[in-house]
Amino acid sequence: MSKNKKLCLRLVREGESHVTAEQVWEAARKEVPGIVMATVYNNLNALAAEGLISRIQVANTKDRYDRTLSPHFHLVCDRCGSMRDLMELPVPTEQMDLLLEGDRYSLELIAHHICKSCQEAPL
Amino acid sequence: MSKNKKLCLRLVREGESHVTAEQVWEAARKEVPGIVMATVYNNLNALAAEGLISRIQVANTKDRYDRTLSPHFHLVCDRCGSMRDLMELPVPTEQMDLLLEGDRYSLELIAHHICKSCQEAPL
DNA sequence: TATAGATTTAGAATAATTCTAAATCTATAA
DNA sequence: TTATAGATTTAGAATTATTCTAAATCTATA
Repeated sequence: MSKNKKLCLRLVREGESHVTAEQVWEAARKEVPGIVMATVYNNLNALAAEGLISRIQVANTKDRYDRTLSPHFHLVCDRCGSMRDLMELPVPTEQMDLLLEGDRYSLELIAHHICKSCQEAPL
Repeated sequence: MSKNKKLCLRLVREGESHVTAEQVWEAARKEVPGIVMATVYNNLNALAAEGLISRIQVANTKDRYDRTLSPHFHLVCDRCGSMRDLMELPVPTEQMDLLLEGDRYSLELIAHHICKSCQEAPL
Protein backbone atom coordinates (compact mmCIF):
# COMPACT_ATOMS: atom_id res chain seq x y z
CA MET A 1 0.00 0.00 0.00
CA SER A 2 1.56 3.27 -1.11
CA LYS A 3 2.17 6.20 1.20
CA ASN A 4 -0.56 8.22 -0.47
CA LYS A 5 -3.03 5.37 -0.34
CA LYS A 6 -2.37 4.92 3.38
CA LEU A 7 -2.85 8.64 3.82
CA CYS A 8 -6.19 8.57 2.01
CA LEU A 9 -7.34 5.67 4.13
CA ARG A 10 -6.32 7.45 7.32
CA LEU A 11 -8.02 10.67 6.28
CA VAL A 12 -11.28 8.87 5.54
CA ARG A 13 -11.03 7.06 8.87
CA GLU A 14 -10.11 10.11 10.90
CA GLY A 15 -12.04 12.89 9.18
CA GLU A 16 -15.74 13.51 9.34
CA SER A 17 -17.91 10.84 7.82
CA HIS A 18 -19.04 11.06 4.19
CA VAL A 19 -16.13 13.07 2.89
CA THR A 20 -15.81 14.06 -0.74
CA ALA A 21 -12.68 13.42 -2.76
CA GLU A 22 -12.11 17.16 -2.69
CA GLN A 23 -12.19 17.23 1.11
CA VAL A 24 -9.73 14.37 1.27
CA TRP A 25 -7.53 16.20 -1.21
CA GLU A 26 -7.60 19.40 0.86
CA ALA A 27 -6.55 17.45 3.93
CA ALA A 28 -3.99 15.41 2.05
CA ARG A 29 -2.32 18.51 0.64
CA LYS A 30 -1.40 19.58 4.15
CA GLU A 31 0.81 16.53 4.45
CA VAL A 32 1.79 16.01 0.81
CA PRO A 33 1.64 19.48 -0.74
CA GLY A 34 2.05 18.43 -4.35
CA ILE A 35 -0.56 15.67 -4.32
CA VAL A 36 -2.98 15.76 -7.21
CA MET A 37 -6.71 15.06 -7.33
CA ALA A 38 -6.28 12.11 -9.70
CA THR A 39 -4.14 10.40 -7.08
CA VAL A 40 -6.81 10.92 -4.46
CA TYR A 41 -9.50 9.57 -6.77
CA ASN A 42 -7.31 6.61 -7.69
CA ASN A 43 -6.64 5.72 -4.13
CA LEU A 44 -10.12 6.30 -2.77
CA ASN A 45 -11.64 4.21 -5.53
CA ALA A 46 -9.07 1.48 -5.06
CA LEU A 47 -9.73 1.45 -1.32
CA ALA A 48 -13.45 1.23 -1.97
CA ALA A 49 -12.96 -1.58 -4.48
CA GLU A 50 -10.95 -3.46 -1.86
CA GLY A 51 -13.70 -2.94 0.67
CA LEU A 52 -11.62 -0.89 3.08
CA ILE A 53 -13.91 2.11 2.79
CA SER A 54 -17.25 2.58 1.13
CA ARG A 55 -18.22 4.87 -1.67
CA ILE A 56 -21.64 6.43 -1.75
CA GLN A 57 -23.01 7.76 -5.00
CA VAL A 58 -26.17 9.83 -5.10
CA ALA A 59 -27.41 11.62 -8.20
CA ASN A 60 -26.58 15.33 -8.27
CA THR A 61 -24.09 15.10 -5.43
CA LYS A 62 -20.39 14.54 -5.35
CA ASP A 63 -19.35 11.00 -4.56
CA ARG A 64 -18.69 10.52 -0.88
CA TYR A 65 -16.39 8.13 0.90
CA ASP A 66 -17.15 6.62 4.24
CA ARG A 67 -15.26 4.63 6.84
CA THR A 68 -18.46 2.81 7.80
CA LEU A 69 -18.63 -0.53 6.05
CA SER A 70 -21.79 -2.04 7.45
CA PRO A 71 -24.88 -1.49 5.30
CA HIS A 72 -26.98 1.43 6.32
CA PHE A 73 -29.00 4.18 4.70
CA HIS A 74 -28.57 7.86 4.14
CA LEU A 75 -30.28 11.16 4.62
CA VAL A 76 -29.22 13.60 1.93
CA CYS A 77 -29.87 17.30 1.62
CA ASP A 78 -31.11 18.07 -1.89
CA ARG A 79 -29.73 21.58 -1.66
CA CYS A 80 -26.16 21.20 -0.35
CA GLY A 81 -25.65 17.47 -0.65
CA SER A 82 -24.72 16.98 2.99
CA MET A 83 -25.21 13.45 4.19
CA ARG A 84 -26.10 11.82 7.49
CA ASP A 85 -26.37 8.18 8.40
CA LEU A 86 -29.73 6.71 9.16
CA MET A 87 -30.09 3.93 11.62
CA GLU A 88 -30.59 0.77 9.64
CA LEU A 89 -34.28 0.79 8.92
CA PRO A 90 -35.84 -2.63 8.64
CA VAL A 91 -36.68 -2.75 4.95
CA PRO A 92 -38.59 -5.96 4.30
CA THR A 93 -36.80 -7.89 1.62
CA GLU A 94 -38.90 -11.03 1.30
CA GLN A 95 -40.88 -9.56 -1.55
CA MET A 96 -37.70 -8.45 -3.26
CA ASP A 97 -36.20 -11.90 -2.88
CA LEU A 98 -39.31 -13.41 -4.40
CA LEU A 99 -39.39 -10.90 -7.23
CA LEU A 100 -35.75 -11.40 -8.13
CA GLU A 101 -35.63 -15.17 -7.66
CA GLY A 102 -32.11 -15.55 -6.43
CA ASP A 103 -30.73 -12.68 -8.48
CA ARG A 104 -28.21 -10.78 -6.36
CA TYR A 105 -29.05 -7.22 -5.48
CA SER A 106 -28.10 -4.51 -3.07
CA LEU A 107 -30.45 -2.00 -1.56
CA GLU A 108 -29.89 1.70 -1.39
CA LEU A 109 -32.33 3.75 0.63
CA ILE A 110 -32.01 7.50 0.48
CA ALA A 111 -34.18 9.95 2.33
CA HIS A 112 -34.09 13.35 0.69
CA HIS A 113 -34.72 16.52 2.63
CA ILE A 114 -33.51 20.09 3.01
CA CYS A 115 -31.15 20.25 5.96
CA LYS A 116 -31.57 22.72 8.81
CA SER A 117 -28.83 25.09 7.70
CA CYS A 118 -30.15 25.18 4.15
CA GLN A 119 -33.66 25.80 5.45
CA GLU A 120 -32.38 28.78 7.37
CA ALA A 121 -30.12 30.08 4.61
CA PRO A 122 -31.48 32.69 2.20
CA LEU A 123 -32.50 31.58 -1.29
CA MET B 1 -48.95 24.12 -23.30
CA SER B 2 -46.80 24.31 -26.40
CA LYS B 3 -46.97 21.80 -29.21
CA ASN B 4 -43.58 20.38 -28.29
CA LYS B 5 -44.44 20.13 -24.64
CA LYS B 6 -47.64 18.24 -25.47
CA LEU B 7 -45.59 15.97 -27.70
CA CYS B 8 -43.09 15.23 -24.91
CA LEU B 9 -45.92 14.45 -22.53
CA ARG B 10 -47.56 12.11 -25.02
CA LEU B 11 -44.30 10.34 -25.77
CA VAL B 12 -43.62 9.74 -22.08
CA ARG B 13 -47.17 8.48 -21.62
CA GLU B 14 -47.20 6.27 -24.71
CA GLY B 15 -43.63 5.01 -24.88
CA GLU B 16 -42.04 2.45 -22.64
CA SER B 17 -41.69 3.42 -19.02
CA HIS B 18 -38.52 5.08 -17.70
CA VAL B 19 -37.47 6.73 -20.93
CA THR B 20 -34.38 8.88 -21.17
CA ALA B 21 -34.41 12.37 -22.64
CA GLU B 22 -32.51 10.95 -25.56
CA GLN B 23 -35.19 8.33 -26.23
CA VAL B 24 -37.87 11.00 -26.11
CA TRP B 25 -35.82 13.11 -28.48
CA GLU B 26 -35.41 10.23 -30.95
CA ALA B 27 -39.16 9.69 -30.94
CA ALA B 28 -39.92 13.40 -31.08
CA ARG B 29 -37.72 13.91 -34.12
CA LYS B 30 -39.95 11.62 -36.12
CA GLU B 31 -42.78 14.12 -35.72
CA VAL B 32 -40.81 17.36 -35.44
CA PRO B 33 -37.60 16.72 -37.38
CA GLY B 34 -35.76 19.87 -36.32
CA ILE B 35 -36.41 19.54 -32.60
CA VAL B 36 -33.40 20.00 -30.40
CA MET B 37 -32.32 18.19 -27.22
CA ALA B 38 -32.51 21.37 -25.14
CA THR B 39 -36.18 21.66 -25.98
CA VAL B 40 -36.81 18.11 -24.89
CA TYR B 41 -34.94 18.67 -21.63
CA ASN B 42 -36.80 21.93 -21.07
CA ASN B 43 -40.16 20.36 -21.58
CA LEU B 44 -39.53 17.13 -19.71
CA ASN B 45 -38.19 19.03 -16.72
CA ALA B 46 -41.07 21.48 -16.83
CA LEU B 47 -43.56 18.61 -16.99
CA ALA B 48 -41.85 16.95 -14.06
CA ALA B 49 -41.87 20.20 -12.08
CA GLU B 50 -45.59 20.49 -12.73
CA GLY B 51 -46.11 16.95 -11.55
CA LEU B 52 -47.41 15.63 -14.86
CA ILE B 53 -44.62 13.11 -15.17
CA SER B 54 -41.91 12.04 -12.77
CA ARG B 55 -38.18 12.28 -13.11
CA ILE B 56 -35.96 9.61 -11.68
CA GLN B 57 -32.33 10.37 -11.02
CA VAL B 58 -29.88 7.64 -10.12
CA ALA B 59 -26.13 8.15 -9.89
CA ASN B 60 -24.22 6.98 -12.97
CA THR B 61 -27.33 6.65 -15.10
CA LYS B 62 -29.09 9.03 -17.40
CA ASP B 63 -32.09 10.73 -15.90
CA ARG B 64 -35.29 8.89 -16.71
CA TYR B 65 -38.81 10.15 -17.07
CA ASP B 66 -41.84 8.17 -16.10
CA ARG B 67 -45.58 8.46 -16.60
CA THR B 68 -46.18 6.79 -13.23
CA LEU B 69 -46.79 9.39 -10.57
CA SER B 70 -47.55 7.31 -7.50
CA PRO B 71 -44.56 6.68 -5.26
CA HIS B 72 -42.79 3.43 -5.88
CA PHE B 73 -39.28 2.09 -5.97
CA HIS B 74 -36.87 1.01 -8.64
CA LEU B 75 -34.67 -1.84 -9.68
CA VAL B 76 -31.69 -0.56 -11.63
CA CYS B 77 -29.06 -2.46 -13.57
CA ASP B 78 -25.61 -1.22 -12.61
CA ARG B 79 -24.26 -2.20 -15.98
CA CYS B 80 -26.72 -0.81 -18.55
CA GLY B 81 -28.86 1.45 -16.36
CA SER B 82 -32.13 -0.21 -17.33
CA MET B 83 -34.89 0.33 -14.82
CA ARG B 84 -37.92 -1.61 -13.65
CA ASP B 85 -40.59 -0.69 -11.18
CA LEU B 86 -40.78 -2.48 -7.89
CA MET B 87 -44.06 -3.04 -6.18
CA GLU B 88 -44.29 -0.54 -3.39
CA LEU B 89 -42.42 -2.19 -0.56
CA PRO B 90 -43.72 -1.28 2.88
CA VAL B 91 -40.80 0.72 4.22
CA PRO B 92 -41.50 1.55 7.85
CA THR B 93 -41.33 5.27 8.29
CA GLU B 94 -42.13 5.74 11.97
CA GLN B 95 -38.47 5.76 12.88
CA MET B 96 -37.72 8.23 10.11
CA ASP B 97 -40.55 10.47 11.27
CA LEU B 98 -39.18 10.38 14.79
CA LEU B 99 -35.64 11.02 13.63
CA LEU B 100 -36.59 13.98 11.48
CA GLU B 101 -39.17 15.50 13.84
CA GLY B 102 -41.58 16.89 11.32
CA ASP B 103 -38.93 17.72 8.74
CA ARG B 104 -40.29 16.88 5.29
CA TYR B 105 -38.52 14.14 3.39
CA SER B 106 -39.04 11.82 0.47
CA LEU B 107 -37.81 8.29 0.27
CA GLU B 108 -35.99 6.78 -2.64
CA LEU B 109 -35.36 3.06 -2.58
CA ILE B 110 -33.18 1.62 -5.29
CA ALA B 111 -32.29 -2.02 -5.67
CA HIS B 112 -29.16 -2.46 -7.73
CA HIS B 113 -28.49 -5.61 -9.71
CA ILE B 114 -27.14 -6.80 -13.04
CA CYS B 115 -30.04 -7.46 -15.36
CA LYS B 116 -30.52 -10.76 -17.19
CA SER B 117 -29.36 -9.53 -20.56
CA CYS B 118 -26.23 -7.97 -19.06
CA GLN B 119 -25.53 -11.20 -17.15
CA GLU B 120 -25.67 -13.09 -20.41
CA ALA B 121 -23.72 -10.53 -22.43
CA PRO B 122 -19.96 -10.96 -22.82
CA LEU B 123 -17.59 -8.75 -20.82
C1' DT C 1 22.53 -2.00 -9.61
C1' DA C 2 19.20 -3.05 -12.98
C1' DT C 3 14.68 -3.60 -13.95
C1' DA C 4 9.81 -4.46 -13.83
C1' DG C 5 5.82 -3.01 -11.88
C1' DA C 6 3.34 0.23 -9.27
C1' DT C 7 2.28 4.90 -8.51
C1' DT C 8 1.85 9.56 -9.55
C1' DT C 9 1.49 13.50 -12.42
C1' DA C 10 -0.42 16.91 -15.75
C1' DG C 11 -3.61 17.77 -18.45
C1' DA C 12 -6.93 16.28 -21.87
C1' DA C 13 -11.26 13.88 -22.37
C1' DT C 14 -15.90 12.55 -21.14
C1' DA C 15 -20.75 13.07 -20.99
C1' DA C 16 -25.13 14.35 -19.37
C1' DT C 17 -27.24 18.27 -18.48
C1' DT C 18 -27.74 23.22 -18.03
C1' DC C 19 -27.13 27.82 -19.43
C1' DT C 20 -27.16 31.89 -22.48
C1' DA C 21 -28.51 35.00 -25.73
C1' DA C 22 -30.59 35.56 -29.89
C1' DA C 23 -34.31 34.23 -32.90
C1' DT C 24 -38.89 32.88 -33.55
C1' DC C 25 -43.46 31.95 -32.47
C1' DT C 26 -48.12 32.95 -30.32
C1' DA C 27 -51.87 35.09 -28.30
C1' DT C 28 -54.00 38.85 -27.08
C1' DA C 29 -54.99 43.94 -27.15
C1' DA C 30 -55.26 48.11 -29.70
C1' DT D 1 -54.74 43.96 -39.03
C1' DT D 2 -50.90 45.32 -36.27
C1' DA D 3 -48.18 45.82 -32.34
C1' DT D 4 -46.32 43.90 -28.55
C1' DA D 5 -45.18 41.16 -24.63
C1' DG D 6 -44.29 36.80 -23.18
C1' DA D 7 -43.34 32.14 -24.09
C1' DT D 8 -40.74 28.91 -26.62
C1' DT D 9 -37.08 27.25 -29.26
C1' DT D 10 -32.55 27.17 -31.12
C1' DA D 11 -27.46 26.71 -31.45
C1' DG D 12 -23.83 26.19 -29.26
C1' DA D 13 -21.01 27.17 -25.29
C1' DA D 14 -20.46 26.06 -20.46
C1' DT D 15 -20.49 23.21 -16.50
C1' DT D 16 -18.59 19.84 -13.50
C1' DA D 17 -17.29 15.72 -11.31
C1' DT D 18 -14.86 12.16 -12.62
C1' DT D 19 -12.05 9.31 -15.66
C1' DC D 20 -8.54 8.52 -18.90
C1' DT D 21 -3.91 8.72 -21.06
C1' DA D 22 0.76 8.71 -21.55
C1' DA D 23 4.83 10.02 -19.68
C1' DA D 24 7.58 10.49 -15.57
C1' DT D 25 8.95 8.86 -11.25
C1' DC D 26 9.29 5.91 -7.54
C1' DT D 27 10.02 1.32 -5.15
C1' DA D 28 11.16 -3.19 -4.14
C1' DT D 29 13.29 -6.93 -5.27
C1' DA D 30 16.54 -9.90 -8.18
